[in-house]
Amino acid sequence: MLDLKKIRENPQWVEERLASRGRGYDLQRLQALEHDKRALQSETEILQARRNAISREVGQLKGQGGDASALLVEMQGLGPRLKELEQLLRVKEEEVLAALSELPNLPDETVPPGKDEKENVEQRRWPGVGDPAAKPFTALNHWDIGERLGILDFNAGALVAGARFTVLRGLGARLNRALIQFMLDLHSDEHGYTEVMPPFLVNRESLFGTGQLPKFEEELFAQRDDPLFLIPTAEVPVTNLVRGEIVEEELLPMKFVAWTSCFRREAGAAGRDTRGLIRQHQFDKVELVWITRPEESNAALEQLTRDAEQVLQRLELPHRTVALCTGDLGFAARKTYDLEVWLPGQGCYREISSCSNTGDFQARRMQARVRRKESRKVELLHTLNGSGIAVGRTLVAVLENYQQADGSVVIPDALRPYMGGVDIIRPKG
RNA sequence: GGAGAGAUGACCGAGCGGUUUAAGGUGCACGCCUGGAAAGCGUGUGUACUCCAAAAGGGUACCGAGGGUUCGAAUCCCUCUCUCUCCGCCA
Repeated sequence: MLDLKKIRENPQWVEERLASRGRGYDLQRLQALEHDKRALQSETEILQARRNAISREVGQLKGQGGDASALLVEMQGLGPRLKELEQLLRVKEEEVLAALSELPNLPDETVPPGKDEKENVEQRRWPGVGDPAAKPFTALNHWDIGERLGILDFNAGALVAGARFTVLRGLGARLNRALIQFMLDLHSDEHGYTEVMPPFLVNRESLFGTGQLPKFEEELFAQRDDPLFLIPTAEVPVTNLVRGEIVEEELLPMKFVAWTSCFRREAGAAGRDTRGLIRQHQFDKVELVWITRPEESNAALEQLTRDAEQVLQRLELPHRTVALCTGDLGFAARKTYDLEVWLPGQGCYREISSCSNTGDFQARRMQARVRRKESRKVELLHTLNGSGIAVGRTLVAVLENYQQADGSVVIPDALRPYMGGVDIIRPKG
């Protein structure tokens, strides 16, 4: 959520920053609503002040056995009007909040301008320049590899749930679990994150806090009997750990790592990535969340991104890091780096992690603040999140990058401690 | 799921219709005292919005959330949420 004061003081600047996202946002209506709201507020408060004064006097008079009838008459004239104003003010406040909640975050000054993903700017590549060399055989897609090995069963997923669900079998399930454990251990043991195991179902308040509601409800799986939603990412429950809190400055930064399954309806993605594990309704993800002081969030984004890259480097998976351009930024993000992993079967890079600094955008929605050590003043803190990394897509990357000419898949060294002695997955028979 | 108890400021805790502009205590900050410290004494101590060009200084709201009764609600009524205890069920 944006700062209303900033919008009031410098609407043109805010409008320009928003416009850089590629579509215009009209602040006129919001400003008119807010203007009306403040007028109503002034009027209401004057009457409330009078009401309070009268009540006080009535109390005193009655205490002394005096006659308060004149005051009661005045109150009768004032009461209905005040009730009406309070109601109008409440409605107007809700309208202002609703309009404000629809606006996305302002892109950071350092975000490259551009209208879509084609204008994202590559930051670096690993292990070096250029695309990885082609394999000396025809590289298969992961779904072919997985089905031949008997570890990915798309038909079974469709049978028990539906399209975009998959059953992992045998060493496929084991490999998925190995990836989760490897990532959690790396971030908690070596990168200083605190592991968190949050609920997979969250309430509306949490989804509002991180920005999924009210705008993106159609992307969420709702429950029929309870006002709860399956999480689309661990960012929601983990970031909301500080919702409504005033955190002492010395407790920051907080760094959390969480494995969760994630659930997305993919409502707008019909026809895209219909085969394979790339786009599923349910997938596992290890998420990194930072809660920081305002002045350290920019540096935190760089570190968080490096922490995520480290996963790919330990797995020796070729990848690159791109800075999203203004037109490709997500709703809550002020700045985002995407990690893209090389997929030999498709001959291209695919997103496997997205690391964002949301600045105070989510903090304002959550009312999450920091109390400064010196001044004792409170101000909004900053929140960041990033995949560290998407497990399903990492499984895809391992299968495609570690496939051999005979159809087998070698287990990356970093995962072997988690694979119970298995170092290669071979086709059956 | 059933029955009961509860939710008050950073924390503990009183208040149960108008001297509450939320008692008292703890903590914290500052000052006095001291060679220094403790103790003692004194002063201060939330958040949001808003008025004022700003500061100073006002106003309003907030006692789990939302409604209601009343001239007036932390206090009475209704609904909901959460916590605790007991019972039932259950991985």
